[in-house]
Amino acid sequence: MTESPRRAPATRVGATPAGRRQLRRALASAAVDLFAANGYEATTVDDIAAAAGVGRRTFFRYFDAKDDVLFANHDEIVAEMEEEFAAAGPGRDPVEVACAAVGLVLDSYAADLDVSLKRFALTRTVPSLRDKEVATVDRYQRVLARYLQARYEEQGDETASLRAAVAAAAIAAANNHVLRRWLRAGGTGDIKATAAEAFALVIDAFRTPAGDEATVVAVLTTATPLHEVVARVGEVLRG
Amino acid sequence: MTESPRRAPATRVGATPAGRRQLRRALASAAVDLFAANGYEATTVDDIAAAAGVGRRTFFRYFDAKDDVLFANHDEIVAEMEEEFAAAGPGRDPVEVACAAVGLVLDSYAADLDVSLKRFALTRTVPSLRDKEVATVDRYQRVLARYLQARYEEQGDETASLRAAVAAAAIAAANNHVLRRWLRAGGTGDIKATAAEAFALVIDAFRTPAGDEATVVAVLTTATPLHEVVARVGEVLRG
DNA sequence: AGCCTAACGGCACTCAGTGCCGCTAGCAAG
DNA sequence: CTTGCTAGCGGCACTGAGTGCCGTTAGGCT
Repeated sequence: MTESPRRAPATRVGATPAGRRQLRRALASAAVDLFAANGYEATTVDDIAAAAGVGRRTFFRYFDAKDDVLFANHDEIVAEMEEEFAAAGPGRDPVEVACAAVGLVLDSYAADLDVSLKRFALTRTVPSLRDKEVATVDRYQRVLARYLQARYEEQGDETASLRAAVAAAAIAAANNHVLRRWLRAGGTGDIKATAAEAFALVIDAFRTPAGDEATVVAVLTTATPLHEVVARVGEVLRG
Repeated sequence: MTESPRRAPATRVGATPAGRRQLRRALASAAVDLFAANGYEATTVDDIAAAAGVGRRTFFRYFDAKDDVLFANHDEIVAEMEEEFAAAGPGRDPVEVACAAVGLVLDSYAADLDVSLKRFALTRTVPSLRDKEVATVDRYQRVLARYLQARYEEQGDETASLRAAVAAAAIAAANNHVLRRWLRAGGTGDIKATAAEAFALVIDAFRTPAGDEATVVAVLTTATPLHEVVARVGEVLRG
């Protein structure tokens, strides 16, 4: 958003991969500025391309659709998440790992606050962009679910697929909740801290017994006498 | 899908509300058949309108967009869900009520299996339709979240908004998981039963203390000595 | 210096979606 | 039966997204 949006590259840029990324960013940056200034529908692809100094046809060689330009860095984030999963050892709680991975989304939003705020304003206003964002979120929710399912299956969980889908949805929802709250406040405050609190709620809800340091979730009512509680808990902890 | 898709209403139908609904259904039915037969992109709005015996312009008076025609009954389902919420007494567990409400989606899918299977094949194949479906799901996920938030706030929950969003996402995910599994199997088997199992997982994870018969969820590890467990549990049950 | 690949721009086309308007079916009143 | 009004409908024309095609040329490689 700081680089000049007018007549940037008169020459051929996309020959090298670095140049391609540069033009991608220039197009995305120009698009966000134009959307914020004139509105999404009022901005044509021609406008965006002209602002970046390229032809309309070139825009569609960098983005499949007009609305894709708003979520340009999404693919990179997903790639980072996959790396996070690959790097995570088998010792950690799967849900915890997934929370850490989805935290990368928060990082990328925080890394470019100006764009994030403009995009947020747009997704709140334009229905089609809201839908697009939901679809985008769904994509990394799927990535989370795939990872979790694999881990649950390792643990011999019968309902691995279901648990994974539900946990992934919960994590994504917690992440989005924190993110929206933070954006509504203009990007002030410590996201990572509030995110950790939100994730704690999810982790508690979906904690799974792992390895030798077993964990047990006991659901009790006042009807249960205390001595029976002790018996039950002891049973589970030893069995 | 049983009514003839050719030259149906030569006269003016939409004068009465009943007639409007009839034409809506005729358009939706014709669209699904054409999509299934020739593919989504290959089918133009002109084709759909012609099959229903109306003009292209009329189609857009009944549906805002081409892809809306695939999710024609969505608004009705949401309305039914709201009724379910209004009818539910304050005694029941909010998550349980939400699960029951989202079960209406399953009912509507089961009510028209033929259309559901065709739509499922389309949403699996065509990316834009998958996104549209995700956006549709997100809409009633929001309805669930609003209900849950209100209930949690009644209970004086500090984190009502977060808990509601997370629980709603979990419920929607469980519902979708069951639904997809069922559709993949061609619509055979008892959805409601498997859904009940899936919902049980979510309900257990998000159970909240309600009224005089309090419930406590204790998360313990083997590191905790049993006498301390007893003390802690007793504390919570009495406090 | 010269080739050769591929990025680019431009043109033309399809189709989704929208505003506008003229038509008429159907209803209501005389 | 006739007249007038309303609103659903069809058609036309227009914008803009997205795509296939092709000529051009920049820029890397030998």
